[in-house]
Amino acid sequence: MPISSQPSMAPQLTPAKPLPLFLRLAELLARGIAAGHYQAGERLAPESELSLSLNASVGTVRKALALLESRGLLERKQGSGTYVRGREQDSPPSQTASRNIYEFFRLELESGGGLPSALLIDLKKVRKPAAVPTFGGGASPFCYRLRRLRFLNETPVAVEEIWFDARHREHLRIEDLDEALYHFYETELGFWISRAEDRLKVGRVPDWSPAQFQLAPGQACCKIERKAWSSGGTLEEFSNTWVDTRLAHYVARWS
Amino acid sequence: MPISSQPSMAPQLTPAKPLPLFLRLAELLARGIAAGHYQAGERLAPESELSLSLNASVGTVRKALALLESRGLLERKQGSGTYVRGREQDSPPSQTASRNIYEFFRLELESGGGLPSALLIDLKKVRKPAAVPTFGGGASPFCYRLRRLRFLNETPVAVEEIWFDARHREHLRIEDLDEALYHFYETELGFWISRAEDRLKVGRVPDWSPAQFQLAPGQACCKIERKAWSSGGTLEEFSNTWVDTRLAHYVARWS
DNA sequence: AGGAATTTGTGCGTATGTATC
DNA sequence: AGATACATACGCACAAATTCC
Repeated sequence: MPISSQPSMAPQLTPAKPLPLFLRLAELLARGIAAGHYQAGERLAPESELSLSLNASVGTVRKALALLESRGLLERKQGSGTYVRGREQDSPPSQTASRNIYEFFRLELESGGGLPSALLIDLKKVRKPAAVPTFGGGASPFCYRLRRLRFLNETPVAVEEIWFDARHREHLRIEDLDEALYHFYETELGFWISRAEDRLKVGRVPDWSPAQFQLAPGQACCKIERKAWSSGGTLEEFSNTWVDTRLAHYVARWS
Repeated sequence: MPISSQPSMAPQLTPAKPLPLFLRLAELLARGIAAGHYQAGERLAPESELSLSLNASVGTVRKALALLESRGLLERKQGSGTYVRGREQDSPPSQTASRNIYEFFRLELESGGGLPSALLIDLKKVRKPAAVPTFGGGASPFCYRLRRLRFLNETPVAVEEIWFDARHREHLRIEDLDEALYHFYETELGFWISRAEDRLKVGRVPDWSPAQFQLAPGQACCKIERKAWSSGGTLEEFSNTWVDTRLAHYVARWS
């Protein structure tokens, strides 16, 4: 650390040693694939175009593409192109033995774990909001909007708002619903959630939040936006969850 | 099948289409190793000599050698040479082949994806804070504290503070660090992160946050607390990340 | 059917960076 | 410090497979 003769000032930002170009390119493409910028089976731009758009030589682009092919992310066919490989391991129906009911419920108490449960605030059949992306294959113009208060071991930790397609049921009453919603989808509506994507933001507690929820409406809190797909690959559910992070946290474990 | 004008005669012997040169070279070397022409640990001739003796370009020789290295037959060390590997196969995850460098970096731009990079704000060797759980097996009472500004495609999206055990290095300078920290752990410190756990809360931007970070100190934002373990199961790293959720989000995908 | 255009595969040569000895 | 050897990167030429007209 150089000793500056100048008066102490804002910390100097030093660039770290960058990764090799071909690795950065591979990383960029891999993250684009994970983010869904490319559909499964879609063809990438040819090497020559990628070379121009990514500002690297064809050879370097080739090295990045070859790396991703060796990882199984891409498939390269001579004379044809480079294609994005789908996730071809879509598991068969979830036996209750094989998978946890609340496997996709990512909230935990500070102490870890906790048993999820829910109280129903509101159930309403509504026209699909335009803001939400294409839903359930677009079969029905309607969807159900569900509002719930969620608990972990009797303590209210979140409120949530869920939309799911109405094509599976013409009518739906509160009594029909199961506390474990994904289990309800599977046993009553005939599809099951096999994939979900959560985006976490800072949001504000909605005004319909009940008094039981310790965080007052308008308060800043952690907001989870979720999209959930059935095994067929169609988007089945969209939801927002507002979490009281004094009591529980979103937990993600990676390996 | 061309019709010959000559009288029918013995079937014409046509040379089969040869394999690509780099494959034939790999085969040649692999068979040489199997036949015991080379001892385990022995150094091969340098690329330039192989290029001459095998009558192929350096690039082609390189491709063959890289193939054999990926198969575990050879080990290539920059500045040293290419060595024949024995039967014992204690290979680290072979950074480039196995997984994404930034596999555990869960931030994405609103549009999805983006290439991660980092600027270094500060690096300091400190006593382990009591608040942090047992660290690196408790071998050293010290750890390094690293502060960085993180980017996705040139836009600053987060600041982070990272602690990792000092037992791997007595001294550490800024220049030693790699931009991809987990990659640095693997290549320089001799362990690799195989598991991580993130807890998401609402926090406030720390006061040491540089001006480049668009969110002012004290502002409410999404805070990520991470613990990361090495393959041996020891906690190696603890970090906090404060995200400007107007620009990027924590994204988790489940299946 | 055939031929042109496109796209990846193979191979060559070179220059420069970086680690090792 | 200098030489050696592998790593990265660029650019080009041609071959082979595919696609399209």
